[in-house]
Amino acid sequence: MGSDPERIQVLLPLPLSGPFDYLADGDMTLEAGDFVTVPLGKRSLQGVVWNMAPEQSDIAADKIKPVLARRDLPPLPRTLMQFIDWVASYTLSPPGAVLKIAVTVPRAFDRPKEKTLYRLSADLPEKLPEKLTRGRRAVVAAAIGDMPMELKTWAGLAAVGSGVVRGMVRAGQMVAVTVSGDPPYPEPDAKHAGPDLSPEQQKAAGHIRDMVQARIFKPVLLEGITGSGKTEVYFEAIAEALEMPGAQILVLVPEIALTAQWLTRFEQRFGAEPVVWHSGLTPAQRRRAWWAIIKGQAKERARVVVGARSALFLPFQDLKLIVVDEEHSATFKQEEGVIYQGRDMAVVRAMQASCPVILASATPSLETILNAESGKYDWLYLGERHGEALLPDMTAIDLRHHRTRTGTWLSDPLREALEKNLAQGEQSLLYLNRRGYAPLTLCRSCGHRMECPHCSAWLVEHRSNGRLVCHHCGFSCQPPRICPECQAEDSMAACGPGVERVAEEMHELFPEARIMVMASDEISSAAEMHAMISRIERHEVDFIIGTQIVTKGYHFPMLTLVGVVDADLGLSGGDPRAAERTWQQLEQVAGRAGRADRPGRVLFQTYDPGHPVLQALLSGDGQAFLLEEARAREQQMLPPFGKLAAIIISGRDYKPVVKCARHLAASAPKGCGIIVLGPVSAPMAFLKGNHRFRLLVKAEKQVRLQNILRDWLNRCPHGRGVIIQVDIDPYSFL
DNA sequence: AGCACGCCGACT
DNA sequence: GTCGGCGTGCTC
Repeated sequence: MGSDPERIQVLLPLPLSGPFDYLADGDMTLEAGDFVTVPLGKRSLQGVVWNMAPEQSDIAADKIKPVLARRDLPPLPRTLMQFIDWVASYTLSPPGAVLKIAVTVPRAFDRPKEKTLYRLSADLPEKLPEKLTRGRRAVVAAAIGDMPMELKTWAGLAAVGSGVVRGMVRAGQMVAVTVSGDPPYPEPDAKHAGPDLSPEQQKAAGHIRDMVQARIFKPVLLEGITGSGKTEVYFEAIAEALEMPGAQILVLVPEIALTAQWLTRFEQRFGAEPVVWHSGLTPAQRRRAWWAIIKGQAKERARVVVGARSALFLPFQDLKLIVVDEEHSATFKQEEGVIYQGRDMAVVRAMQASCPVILASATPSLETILNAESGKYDWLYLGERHGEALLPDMTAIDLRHHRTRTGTWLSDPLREALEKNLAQGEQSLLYLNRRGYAPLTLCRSCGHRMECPHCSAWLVEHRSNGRLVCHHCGFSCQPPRICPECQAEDSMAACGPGVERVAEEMHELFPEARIMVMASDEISSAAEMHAMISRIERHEVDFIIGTQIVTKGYHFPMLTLVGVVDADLGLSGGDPRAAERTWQQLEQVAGRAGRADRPGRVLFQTYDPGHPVLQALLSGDGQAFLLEEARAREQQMLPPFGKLAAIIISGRDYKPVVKCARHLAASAPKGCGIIVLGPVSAPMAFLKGNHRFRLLVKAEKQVRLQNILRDWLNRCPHGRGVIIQVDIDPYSFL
């Protein structure tokens, strides 16, 4: 026993440049993926064996410490290790920082607590019944098959004291069974409730069922107008994968807290809820889910996981299908730490797992449309609204002709439509993607604007809590009575509307109506969201005034009118992606109107009805609009026609940040096919107390952009107090 | 990410 | 004379 210790490499969940070398004792049997405890400085940390036979290492032998112990955990699946390496290399992040996303599962390393359950002894029936006391007979009668149960459960079911059960254990009439404290998740059943699909849906479902069956990597765009039943169609792909023993399915959704309706539909179709994964889980819930997903035995394994983008890093053993729902959603983009686009990484994960990936949306992103058009992705289109519903009738209200009175935001045509809808006993939605009461507080006598001391952003007034709030860093303060600039008294005025202010106007217009504001400020939990949705479904609300949160795929049968308070919001600026995003949002909101058998109406208040986004909405030809956008991007060599990266240089002090940004720009590599633009101040020039500058790097498609950036940034070690971040495929081009 | 080392202000 | 502030730098 005991051969020479060998040198291995361990990746720690820290932003270090790479894995560290350790010595593994010969009789500690280790393999890549194993969890180990290793010393680091004065600490001891959990890491993952990344490489059993490092080809080279320039670390002095006397520095290398031994591995302390191997943890008794299932090894990290190879596919996940490969994915972590890929993401690190693509995003230019330290691999340890990516590993951290995968293993930051508080207490995941603890084995689930063990529980003692009891079942009736196997030879008990022969001793029955006379020999048992009345209490003991009650216990026997309480048995549910031979399912082991907790002591308390037995006592409760039999209506006896727990002493009776204990006595039976002592007498050998019951036996103890030790089980893991985390019960396996109930398994969704592919055949629980058969689908009820239209011919159009059936055709699409058949196609993706075949793809799952074929077990090859293939992205497919599932495009379907609101109400066309995309979810039911991809449920069929999930059903197909569920038929394969132990196969796992990942469904990525934009915001997991808001999908109560989705979970209900899933349960109705498959008879069990999926495993949910998001940042709001308790440590115990995380541990249970993580262990169920990594389980080796196919029978006990978690089968369907629905989660936010970080669910991509869960330790799946046998991924057979990935679904990205609402694939166009901006929330798939992680903007802090390791910066990545969850939708794109899902495609990579699927490629590595050799399984299909379904991208579903009513308003697909331009990138996805182009991939579908070029044949790289399969393209399924659902154009019929399920169940008689008609497409809503869309109209623009030109605010230049229908001016609103000062301090009000709803034009006469919109007011009349709301009034009529209320009189008919139907529900209306007013959409304004602006939280709070007023986006700007201004001094009437000197023009001073209330700005965040840590960010270049206005403070938003929230009347619900009586404060001015920064939506970027969370700073808040009392609204001042005296102007901080000119000391004028009572001169501060609220400018512009947020949802709270529109609600105020609605209360004045319709004092009798039942009005609900839906914004993230009013909703702190999934349960609260659920309660609000139920109130709407039960028709306890006449008017809903909401931000983006209302666009998330809920359907309300009595909702027949949607008023967009400011359709121009987000169109100014000139960021090509802003127009695309606005179109997607408004198209989604418009889809809320007129489901079931009631025709819907959508009214857009705008100062620019000729804008391509408005024209696309009114004509219903989103395709043409997107293709026009694509042409503009092609001309400028922007993604997906070329590659783009942003380098963000930030820091507390302005001077070293600017200096570093200029130095970087000046030392940009030449003649390797990249164009460097900037430095210019970043979209948020001052954020959370940091000054930010940005360089944009453009390259042709075939250029190995990451390699060039890596070499370049390594040549330019950043000065003290300056942080350099790389954003591959930045979301905003400005 | 921690935890050290290290070099300058208010306390016994 | 010490306690302690958090700035920079290393950890296999």
